[in-house]
Amino acid sequence: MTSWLPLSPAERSVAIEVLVHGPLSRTELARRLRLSQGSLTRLTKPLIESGLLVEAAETGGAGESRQGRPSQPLDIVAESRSFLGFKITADRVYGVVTTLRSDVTGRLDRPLTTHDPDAVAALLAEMTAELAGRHPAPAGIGIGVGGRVRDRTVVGESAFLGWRDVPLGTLVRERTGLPVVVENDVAALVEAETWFGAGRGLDRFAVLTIGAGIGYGLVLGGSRVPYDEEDRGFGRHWIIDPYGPLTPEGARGSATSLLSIPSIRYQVRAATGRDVGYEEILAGAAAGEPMASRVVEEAARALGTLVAQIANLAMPQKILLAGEGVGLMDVAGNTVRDTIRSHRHPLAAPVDLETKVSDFHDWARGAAVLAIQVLVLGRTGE
Amino acid sequence: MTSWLPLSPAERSVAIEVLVHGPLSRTELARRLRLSQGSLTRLTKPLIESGLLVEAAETGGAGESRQGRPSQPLDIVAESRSFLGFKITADRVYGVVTTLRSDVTGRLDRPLTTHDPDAVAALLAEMTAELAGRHPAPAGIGIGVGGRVRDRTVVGESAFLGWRDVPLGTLVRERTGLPVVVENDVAALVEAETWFGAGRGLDRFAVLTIGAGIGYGLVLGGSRVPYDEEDRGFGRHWIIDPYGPLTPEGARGSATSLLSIPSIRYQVRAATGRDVGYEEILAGAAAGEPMASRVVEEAARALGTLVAQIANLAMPQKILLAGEGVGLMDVAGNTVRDTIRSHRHPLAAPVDLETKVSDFHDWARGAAVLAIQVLVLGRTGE
DNA sequence: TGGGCTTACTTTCGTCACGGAATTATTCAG
DNA sequence: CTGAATAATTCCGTGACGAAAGTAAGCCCA
Repeated sequence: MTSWLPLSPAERSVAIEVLVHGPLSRTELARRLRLSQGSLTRLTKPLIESGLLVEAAETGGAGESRQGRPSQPLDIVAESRSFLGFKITADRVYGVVTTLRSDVTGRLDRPLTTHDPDAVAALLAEMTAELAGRHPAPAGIGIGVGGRVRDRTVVGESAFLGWRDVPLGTLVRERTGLPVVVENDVAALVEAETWFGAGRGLDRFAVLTIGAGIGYGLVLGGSRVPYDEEDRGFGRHWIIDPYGPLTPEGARGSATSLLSIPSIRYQVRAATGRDVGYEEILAGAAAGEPMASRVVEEAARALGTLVAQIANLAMPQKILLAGEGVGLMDVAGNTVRDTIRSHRHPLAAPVDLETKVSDFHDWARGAAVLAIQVLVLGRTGE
Repeated sequence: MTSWLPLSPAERSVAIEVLVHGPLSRTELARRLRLSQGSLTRLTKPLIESGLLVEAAETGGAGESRQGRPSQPLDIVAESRSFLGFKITADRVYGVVTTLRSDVTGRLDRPLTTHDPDAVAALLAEMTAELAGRHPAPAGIGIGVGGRVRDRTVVGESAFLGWRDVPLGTLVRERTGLPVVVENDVAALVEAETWFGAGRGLDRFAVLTIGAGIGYGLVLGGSRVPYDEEDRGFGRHWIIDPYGPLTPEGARGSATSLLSIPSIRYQVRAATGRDVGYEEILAGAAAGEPMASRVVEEAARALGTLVAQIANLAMPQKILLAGEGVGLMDVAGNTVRDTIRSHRHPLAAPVDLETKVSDFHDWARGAAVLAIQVLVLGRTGE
C-alpha cells in the first residue's frame, strides 16, 4: 500500500502545502517552507512534470497586480485522481467520491442488512463499482468504522457491528483491486478537518462530535494524538455531573448520557411517554416547552463544561463541534458559552469554538481524506 | 544569549541524546538517531574534542561483555560546566548549583524582604556570587517565577510579586555578567521533568503540581505546549465540583479551593477554629479525625477527578504529581485511584501516575534545566 | 597459542540537497 | 523606452549523509 508517487520528504511537504493551502507561488512556498527560491524551482519541476501540480492559469484577477514580474501560482490538479470514502453505520453504508482536494463529486448510500464481514465487503465493492462507473479512475478507498482499527486495515473490535479482528482492508482490496485504508471514523473526521476543514494550518486542534455517541480527537503539532484504547466508548464514562441523568447509554451523568442524541430522546421519552425526534425536541426547547427545555439546557451546560475542560487541559487553539447533534448550539448556544466562561480563567483567551453540522456523508468524506493522505502523499500515519 | 557551542542540529541531537539517556555507544546512537555509523564518528569527533563528551572509561562491568569488539560508550562531561537555578517565592529565594546532567551539587536559600525588582536582582547576584565561589565557572543562570514570562527574559505579570513588565533577565545579567534565562516556574519544572525526570523519553506527558496553587503543564511530541495565558491562576477557575467548598483562593469547588495547601488549611480552620499545618492535617486524616478526614477525602476525590480528566482529554502516557502537597497521595491514594477509575473507560489502560514530592530547591533545579537547554544546546524554545 | 569469528568503530568516496549569487523573465512607472 | 521591482531559473560551492571497505579489539575453539 505504498503511494504511487515516490516523493522525497521535501517534495511531499511542497505537495501538502499546495494541497492544503490552495494555489501558492514558488516564492510564497519558499517563504512558508523556509527554503531558498532555487530549491523551490528544483522541487516543483518533477511535481509539475508528473502532473500532480500545474501552473494555475489565473494570475489572480486584474486588480491585485503589483509591480514586477507576476508570480506564477502552482496548484494541485485536484481532478487528476478521485478517491472513495465510506462510512459504515449499523444499518446503512454511506459513500462519497472526492477529488484530491477532498471536494465531494458524488455520493451514494445503501442499506446494510447484515453485519457479516464478507457481505459488508461485497456491498462496499458493489458501491465502489457503481461510484467508479460515474467518475474517473479512483486511486484508493478510505473506510471509516466506529470501533478500534489496527494498522489501518484490521477492525480490531467494533461493538455495533459485532466484529472482532476483521481484516476489512484486505477483504475490500481483494474485491476491488484498489488500495484500501481503514480507520476509526472519528479519527478520519479529525484528520479531514485538520487538513481541509476547521483545523487547517493549526498546530493544536480538538474535535468533539455529538451524535449517536460522543467522539473526541486531539491534534497536536499538526498530527493526531493516537487513541490507544478509549475510542468511541469514552464518553460513556466521562462523568460531567455525578447527579446527572441515568440513561441506558452510559454511566450516570456521563457525557453520553447528557449529550448523545439517543440519550436526550430517552430522557424526554421517560418523562413524557412520547417518543420524539431530536430535532423536534430542540424545536420544543426553543419554543419554551418545559420538559424539552430542561433536558436541552442540561445538555447545553454539559457541553459547555466539556468544552471548557478540553480548552483548559488540552489547550487547543480551536475546538470544532461536529456530528449530527450540534443543532444544540443553535438552540442553547448562549448557555453553552456562559458555561464555558464560568469554567475558565477570566483573563484566558475566549475559546475559539466552531460548529459544523455533519451528516454521514461528511464522515465518509473524512475516510476519503485518510486515503488521500496515505496513498498520494505516503503518510504512513502514526 | 546564544549558546557558547555552535552545534549543528545533528550534533545537538547527539548531545541531547547522550545528556538525557546516559552513556551510549556510537552504534547505539546511530540506531536511535537513525544515522549511519560513519555519521556518528563524524558527529562525535568535534564533540569529544571540545570536551563536551568523553569516552567513558568503564565498558560496563565484566559480566555483560559480548562477543566482538566492545563498544565504547560516550558520556557527557557533566561536571565540565555548572549551572545556577533560582526559584523566587513571596518571602524567600531558593538557589541550586547543578551539573550539566542537572545533578544538584549545592544549594542555598535566602529570605526575600522586598519585592523591589532591583533589590531582587541584587539578591540574586549576591547568591550567584556565593554559589559561584564554591563551584567551578557557572555557565548560566535560570530563574523560575510564578507568573507570566515573555521572551525568557521579561516577567510580564506576577501577582504575588506585584510585578508588571520587569526585565528581570537583563537586570540579573547586568549584575552577574552571566547569561540568564527567565521562565514561568511551572514551565521550568515541566521541562526539567521532561528531560531528566519522570517524563524522560516520553512523547506525551503531563505534570500537575499541588502547592500554594495548582499548576499544570503538558508536553506533546517532546516539547511543552505553550501556556499562552492561563498560567498560575488557572486552577482557580477550574471547577471540579460546583457544590464544593468556597475558599478565599478560588471559585467555589475549583481545583485550587479543593486541593491547594492554603485552601485545605482554610477549610480545617473554618471548621475547627484551629490553625493547623498541612502535614498535621494529613496525619489527622490518616488517624481518622473526622474533620481532617472529610476535607482530605474530598481533596482526594477532586484530585482523582482532575487526573482522570487530564488522562481522558490530553491523553498523556504518564502524569506526574509534583509539588509540596503531594503527601495527599500517601494518605488518600486509594481514594484518588478509585476516583480515577470511575471516571475512565473500564477497558482504558490504567493511568500511569507518578508522585514526586518536590521542595523549592527542586523548583530551582527546574529553572537550571532551562538554562542548560537554552545555553548549552541552543534550544531557542517555543 | 593462534586463527577465525563477531562486533565496534573509522576512513573513503560518491551523491545529493541546499543556499547564495548571478542571470533571465516579466511587469509597472515614469 | 528606460529603469525599478519582483519572480523564477541557472550555476556552483558546500556540507551532510550513506554505502562499503577497512581497521581495531575482543571472544571462541581447536
